[in-house]
Amino acid sequence: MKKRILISDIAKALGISVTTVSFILNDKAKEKRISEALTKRVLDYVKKVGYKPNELAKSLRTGKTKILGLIIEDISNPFFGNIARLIESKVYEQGYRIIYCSTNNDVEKAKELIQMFYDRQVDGFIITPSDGLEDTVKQLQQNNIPVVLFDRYFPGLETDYVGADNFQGAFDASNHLCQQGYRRIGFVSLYSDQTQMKERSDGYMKAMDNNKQQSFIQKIQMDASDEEAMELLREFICENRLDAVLFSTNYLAISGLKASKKFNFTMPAVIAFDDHTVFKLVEPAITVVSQPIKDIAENLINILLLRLQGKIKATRRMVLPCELKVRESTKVKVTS
Amino acid sequence: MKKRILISDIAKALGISVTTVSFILNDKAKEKRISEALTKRVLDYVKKVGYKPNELAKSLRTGKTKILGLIIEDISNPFFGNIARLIESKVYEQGYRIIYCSTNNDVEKAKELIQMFYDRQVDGFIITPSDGLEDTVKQLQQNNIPVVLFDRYFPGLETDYVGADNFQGAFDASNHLCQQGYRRIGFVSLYSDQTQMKERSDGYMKAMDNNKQQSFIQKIQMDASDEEAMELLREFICENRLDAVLFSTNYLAISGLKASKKFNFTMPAVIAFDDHTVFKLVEPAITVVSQPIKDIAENLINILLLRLQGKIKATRRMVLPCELKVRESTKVKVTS
DNA sequence: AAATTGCGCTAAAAGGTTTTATTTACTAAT
DNA sequence: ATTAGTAAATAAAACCTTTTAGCGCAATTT
Repeated sequence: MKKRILISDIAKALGISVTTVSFILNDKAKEKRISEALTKRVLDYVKKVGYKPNELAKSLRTGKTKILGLIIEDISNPFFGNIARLIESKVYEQGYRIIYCSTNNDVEKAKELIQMFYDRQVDGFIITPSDGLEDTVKQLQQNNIPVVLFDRYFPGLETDYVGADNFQGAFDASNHLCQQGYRRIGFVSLYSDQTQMKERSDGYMKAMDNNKQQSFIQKIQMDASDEEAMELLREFICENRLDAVLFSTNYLAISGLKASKKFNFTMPAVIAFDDHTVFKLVEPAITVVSQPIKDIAENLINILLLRLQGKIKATRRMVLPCELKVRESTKVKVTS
Repeated sequence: MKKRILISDIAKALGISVTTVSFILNDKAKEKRISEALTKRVLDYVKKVGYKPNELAKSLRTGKTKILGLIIEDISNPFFGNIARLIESKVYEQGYRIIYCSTNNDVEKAKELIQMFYDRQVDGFIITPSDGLEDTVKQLQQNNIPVVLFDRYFPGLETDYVGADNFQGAFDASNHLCQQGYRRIGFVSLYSDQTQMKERSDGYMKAMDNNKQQSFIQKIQMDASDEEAMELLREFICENRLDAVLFSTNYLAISGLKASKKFNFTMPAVIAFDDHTVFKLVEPAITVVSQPIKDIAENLINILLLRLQGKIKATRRMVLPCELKVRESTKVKVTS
């Protein structure tokens, strides 16, 4: 267990002051008019002995930790998992690290986590806010901590935000179903005030209206068990004799598939929001509204990094287009 | 943006020394013989003003960050994602945070990440080591940093480890296939020296030997694209006219399913290592060797926490039993 | 009476950086 | 000969804790 080498060790070894070494290591040699000769000497020596500054001390002094907090709904959901992975590798290149936690849509947990991260002085946040988190986010902003929301936002709060065009996505999907000739088209959503759900719901309704179709809407409790969800879905689909269903999330669609398997009813045409491996492999493969995951991740961190550098002042709301990936589940045209 | 309150503010407000406050806050009031009256006064005041110590300063002084590094193969794989989620919530209760990164089985990236985390002075590591990471792990140990490996280990290195009984799992699965009457049973694995792969392979071979069956083994490059894997698998399954296949990972099995769909051949009986939502929904549902995810997560952090507290000295290797979850894919008995 | 012990608390050092304010030694200008 | 200016480097403060070593006093022991 060899002792860590310190900046003072370097100064001593080279017979110069700690300040000088610090300036050089922080690329302020020019600005502080350190001679090139000395600069080189220091740099060479530092490389030779493999000195790495103590990040804690650095953070304590500068107030910056170079750590970003990622608060997401559920890391084990591939949609969020993929975004997390992309974000992680992007910020990594910029010298930032992320520290993350899942909220599972529990406000209290989310609040606690944010407080925790704040106490640990993360430099900024990326958050998928659960219902009721508005005040907490506002507080962060008041404390000048950069926050970028994603997947959903608070209509009454000026925040940076990146998300998909949920309305358009749901609208296109619903329209597609109408065009394929389906007539009894259901929509499955959650009891939640989150904006993405509202937008998807609005998109569906608008399409139904435009096509002069009746709407069938079933909402599920966010904390419902898989069993409860399955039972509700069976009833919703069978009792209403639906010939198509738009699910507002991938896991709701998966519950639907499980239900059809368990209760042994044939699934009508299905479209799901957010892709998932399951949907490509199931028979028939399921049409999805796919969010531009890569774009979302990139924009999230671009905005956050600009904020951190103080390069933007106005809030940015980015809405990125979804793509309808048509697969077998909606290809069969129903002739009425 | 109100100023953060410091321990010195508290001391000043109460007219006592910083030291006293610190002792009280760190539960050393008894030990340091601070009077109960004063202790209570301080505690009350601290609660009233909502003081939270600066974790950075604390860490700088104590050398402990209360942060654990989690180095996993791929956060977007549900197997790892689930373990990560469980670990995260477990350590959270103990006042630890985790900071994680995916390696995607890239040794260089893994080394870099570990170095990075080490520089940031994480208190300990949980690592799924990629091939070639042995020396790095050894160095951590030499620097007295607790490390617990999982999913795989290095035979030549004494380390704490938690993993599943891969041999038994593969053996049981293979035996099951034999008992169901299958005669041309293939095994799909990776070109990798990782122990879990070796053990699964050994389990399969042993079962084939015991049942006097021929072995068919196909390995895939770890960095192979989905397309390459699918092509190889088609060939392997079709050319050898296999009537059953044991896949050594969930994503290999998924590639197999994709291949059968793309190239339109009927999949033989299938068993996959590690469960996945896909396997429950596909037709027929796929039998899996399921690892005890919860047990694994719990043991990982138990061991790590004990290490951190210096409560154990001998290395621990925990091998937990797998469970064969029989589903439709292997239920049909083939009469030869 | 002198020495020791126990009590309740604290001053100051330590942890390792960055940054502000200053010094020193020159050269150029008045 | 004095002043002004500049280049190159530095001492010391600051960031906020924890922890070591010790102080002053009263009670107890020798």
